[in-house]
Amino acid sequence: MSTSAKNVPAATDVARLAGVSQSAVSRAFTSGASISSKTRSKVMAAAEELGYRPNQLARSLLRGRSQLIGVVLGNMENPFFPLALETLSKQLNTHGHKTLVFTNEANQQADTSIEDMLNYRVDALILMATTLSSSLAEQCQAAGIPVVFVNRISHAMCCSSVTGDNDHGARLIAQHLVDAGYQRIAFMAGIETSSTSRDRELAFTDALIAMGRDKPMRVVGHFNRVGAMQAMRQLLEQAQRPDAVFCANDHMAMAAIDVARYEYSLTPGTDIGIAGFDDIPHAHWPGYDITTYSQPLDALISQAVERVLSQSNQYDAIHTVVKGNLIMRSSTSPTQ
Amino acid sequence: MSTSAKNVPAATDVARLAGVSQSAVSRAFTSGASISSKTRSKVMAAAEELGYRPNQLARSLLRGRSQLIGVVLGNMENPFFPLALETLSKQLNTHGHKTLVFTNEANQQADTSIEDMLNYRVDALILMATTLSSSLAEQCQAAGIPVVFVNRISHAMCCSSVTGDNDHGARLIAQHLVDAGYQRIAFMAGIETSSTSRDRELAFTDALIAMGRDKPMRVVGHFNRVGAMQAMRQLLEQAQRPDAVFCANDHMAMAAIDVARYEYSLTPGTDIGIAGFDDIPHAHWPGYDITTYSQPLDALISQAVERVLSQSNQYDAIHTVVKGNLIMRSSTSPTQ
DNA sequence: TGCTGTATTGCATAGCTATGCAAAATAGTG
DNA sequence: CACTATTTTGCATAGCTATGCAATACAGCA
Repeated sequence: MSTSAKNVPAATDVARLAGVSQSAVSRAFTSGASISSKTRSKVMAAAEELGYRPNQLARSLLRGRSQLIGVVLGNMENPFFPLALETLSKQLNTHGHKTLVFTNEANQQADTSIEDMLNYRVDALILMATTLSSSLAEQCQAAGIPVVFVNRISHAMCCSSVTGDNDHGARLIAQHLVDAGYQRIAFMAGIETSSTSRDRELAFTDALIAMGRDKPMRVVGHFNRVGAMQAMRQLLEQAQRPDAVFCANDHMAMAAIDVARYEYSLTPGTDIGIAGFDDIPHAHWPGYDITTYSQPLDALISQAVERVLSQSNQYDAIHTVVKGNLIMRSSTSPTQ
Repeated sequence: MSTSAKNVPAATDVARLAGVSQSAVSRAFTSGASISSKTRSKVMAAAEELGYRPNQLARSLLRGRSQLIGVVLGNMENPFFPLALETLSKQLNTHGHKTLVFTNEANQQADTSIEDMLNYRVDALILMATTLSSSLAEQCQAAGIPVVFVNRISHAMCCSSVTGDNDHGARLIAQHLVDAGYQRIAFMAGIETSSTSRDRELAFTDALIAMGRDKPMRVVGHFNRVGAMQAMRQLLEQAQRPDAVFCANDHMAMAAIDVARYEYSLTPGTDIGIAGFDDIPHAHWPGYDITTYSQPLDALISQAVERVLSQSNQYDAIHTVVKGNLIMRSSTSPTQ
């Protein structure tokens, strides 16, 4: 009883039923093709009757464009990425593209997964929180497949990227923490090899030094919750405990706040200042209320989509920086 | 300079360079095909040199199997779904399948997005937090495409489903709340049309009544944070304020806790008991620590994957229920 | 060496649709 | 109505790979 149906009708079946040629069927489903409305409706009726739907695989094969966009994501634990995927998928959809998704181990090279995607002849690649070997990057370039990194800058120079304003944001945070009167300021890095974490750290450190402060104490949270909690404990066990921490993203800042509050009975803001980066929705949940620098998701994603879908200048590596805003909240108000 | 490269080599190019036929190239890339190791290595060398990779679109077209699985997700705001996607994508990958993803508006019919996916000849559909018109479900059945709902039961009877044990879980929660001594127990529904919410509500209500309680006060949180916050306020504004709430999932329970604690200065557990469902990682964050009934993600997903990839019995609608556990935490300890 | 049995190989075709080109049909004009 | 300009249609082919089948090469054995 479980015999495979295999009833999937093809264009020729529809053609036969409608009494037209296969070409007519094809044209009926191609907007802008040269076909009379009369035959189109004949075709549509027959198609409806048979349950025909054009085979996108054949179409893609012939056209050389699959309308598929490969997306590689890292850690789904950080809400930033699911939300990014959601808006990305929606935006691609309005442009008539589908999303072929692959979730990678955080910060792993995405090579093997990307090779698979290339086999499907994806029209472009959007990479978040992953790395790409330069050899594969060259292959993409050779094949004419645009690659754009989001929230990450590639080492392979041929790839474009769209990021938030890590430099400016980190400097504003530094300034803000100093203005607020914090004295011993620390930094919690994410994944050390990621440009995201490094850029924020460099700018943050630089700004502090420029204001006459010492180089901040430094700890590594690996962009995940467990790592950030450990890192925070490490900070709070210091003899000279810091009185403020800039975490390289909000997700780690949340973990830091939980450790400070529930393991060390410190009140965020007054006892210890904690800042993040991204402005994910959770950052203004009442239990966290994190000072942060925003990465506007819609803008970030639409830039990436634009870059990927615009045919021109595919081979120029364009690094787009989307500005955000410093958002001051109670996690860094010592006077309150 | 931005002329499209179009250098993508095909099997015939490799064949020419290697001095073999195109069939040989095909066989070299097909595991288990009849080919001598000598020619295979010749082919591989030539392929390497040209940067050839087999065109999965052509392969899929010919084989009638695309190795693509369509996945439709709802609200990415609830961490349950991103995590589910992550494990799903990984599991599919180990089985040699790719994930074609679509994020839908919560609880919308996924018809249009699914039609697009059908055009790509997905081998199967996995639907989370969406609905499917019965006509489209029939089409899928006719085309031999297995459809399985995860965390949701379809109205169209022909589709399989994998869910947590909503009935048992809700009953255990009811029992637990009564045992803990709560008196005025309320229920926060999710999306009213979803089977998930309804099943939990029915069992919960039934269990309470069986224990001689009144039918619980009822409020609707729509499975999202804003909705849940409003619903919680509504509850707490009652003259006869409830002293315990069972929220249809953890995501809403978190919102409920925030409202109780930060807007009404109530201590969860002692002043008001709050329970959830799912046991998402956040449920044991120290700021929440939610009593809940677990939905084991790995088990849930591997059941779904198995159902979808097993060729046999595609047309029997099998409803799999994965058991979880009641997990008691401080959000429902009135004595503490 | 000569035979048979097996492992490899190439040929030709199928799978489904889009599109250039020429033929046919239609519309437009006097 | 005759004739041209335009639209619509069908034919044939291309796009890339997998696979049945027949042909070839190879190995094994006496």
